[in-house]
Amino acid sequence: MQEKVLSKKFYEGDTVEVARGLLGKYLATFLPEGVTVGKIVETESYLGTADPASHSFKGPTKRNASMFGLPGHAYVYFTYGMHYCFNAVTGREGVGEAVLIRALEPVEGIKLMQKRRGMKDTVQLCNGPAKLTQALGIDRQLNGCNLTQGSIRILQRQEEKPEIVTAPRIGISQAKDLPLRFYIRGSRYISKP
DNA sequence: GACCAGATTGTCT
DNA sequence: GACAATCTGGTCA
Repeated sequence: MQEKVLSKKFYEGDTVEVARGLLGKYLATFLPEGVTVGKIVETESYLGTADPASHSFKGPTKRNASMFGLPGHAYVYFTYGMHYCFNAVTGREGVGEAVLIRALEPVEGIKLMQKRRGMKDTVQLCNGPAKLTQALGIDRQLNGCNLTQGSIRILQRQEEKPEIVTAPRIGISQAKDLPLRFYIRGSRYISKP
């Protein structure tokens, strides 16, 4: 299957466009334990200091530093005392915009995902932001890693034009009505219909 | 199937 | 000291 890594240029576009463009692409991790790949079926945009729901709203801090870094890098953060979430930094350096990957359809390395998650059901493996990081073995060590050449990469495998549904974001208390969540219509692997 | 509580810790006020 | 871009497992129907 033809396969190419998304270029840095892809991430430098408008954050909403990148969020939509990431649907149907493949998120892959290359770790000592093995390779895992999942098709991206759900994303959310987080804008910079103009978005009250974004970690970057109040400006740069130690925690969100990589969100203000170079586009095409990973922003991995820890929350609720036990969960990691994965974002791709977008836009331009310093604006603090990123796309949260909310759900994947497992494609390769499913056995390894099942082992990491401790369950068999492939639908439950990656249908949530903290689930997919666990399934792919993403943790804080991978914060700030380069998505075009590091242990995490996002790949394009074929031209796909998925039908995209726009909806309000999930799990936040600020600006929750903004339509910045995107998912592929009809996928069984999204976190919420 | 829907709703609710508990887990657990880094980070900011 | 409060809270968080969540998940899981329980109860009740």
